[in-house]
Amino acid sequence: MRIATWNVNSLNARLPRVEEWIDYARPDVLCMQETKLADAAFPSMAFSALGYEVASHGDGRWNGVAIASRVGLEDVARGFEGPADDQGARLVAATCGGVRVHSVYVPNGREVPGEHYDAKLAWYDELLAYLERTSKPTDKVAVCGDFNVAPDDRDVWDPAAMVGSTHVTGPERDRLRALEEWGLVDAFRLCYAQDQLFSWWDYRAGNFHKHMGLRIDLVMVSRPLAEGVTYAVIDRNARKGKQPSDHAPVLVDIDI
DNA sequence: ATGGTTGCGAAGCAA
Repeated sequence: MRIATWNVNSLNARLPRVEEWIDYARPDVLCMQETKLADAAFPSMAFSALGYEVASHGDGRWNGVAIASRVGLEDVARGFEGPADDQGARLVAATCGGVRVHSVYVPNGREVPGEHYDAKLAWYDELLAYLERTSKPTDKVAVCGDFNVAPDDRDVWDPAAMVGSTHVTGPERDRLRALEEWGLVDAFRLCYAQDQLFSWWDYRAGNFHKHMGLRIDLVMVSRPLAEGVTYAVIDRNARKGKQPSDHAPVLVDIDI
């Protein structure tokens, strides 16, 4: 199974790039974030034309997540049905080809300290509680998306410049580790150990061309899937050219 | 140097 995740930063603005990317990457499952579309406005026909079923969870202007699958799409669940849903439409789950897939858009956190930062940590806690009650680590589980945390300093363009900033603080990284302790594995790190491999670059100040980025888009998989990971890549080409998202898609191949 | 750019939506906010 080829599973991918991409923060598209508005599916309406990005649809031509997403269609182009699907056409050459041919993922079996594509998790998207920041669709910025209400479910009623989701371009389902565009995905249908490419052979994909879609499940979306969006309330319009901000946030919004979706899963596109060409290997089946069953038992769709939207949100936590809990307090963290107040932070927007940021979670959708579905069973695709025998894998319980989650597309997540973790809150940014903004300032440290701050109420949005605290809410981000609470969102992580609710994600862990959700996984604990809906899946088992011995199941085939994938949690894919924009985690808005760089797992360690290899994932940061200049760790010294970012000390104390959101995306790199201890409490945020502890939340990622708690997901790992539950049983998830950062699939990209099964394939690459080196630093300076990023998935997001600020639009501003030519950061992409200056290699000033972060790796915050992750495919986290349970051990039964981790054992089958054969390949991973961050497709930097999708960050180039006309009207790119500020994130690149992350793709993982898994023998199931 | 608290800069710079994009998306949404029509001014300012979020990222």
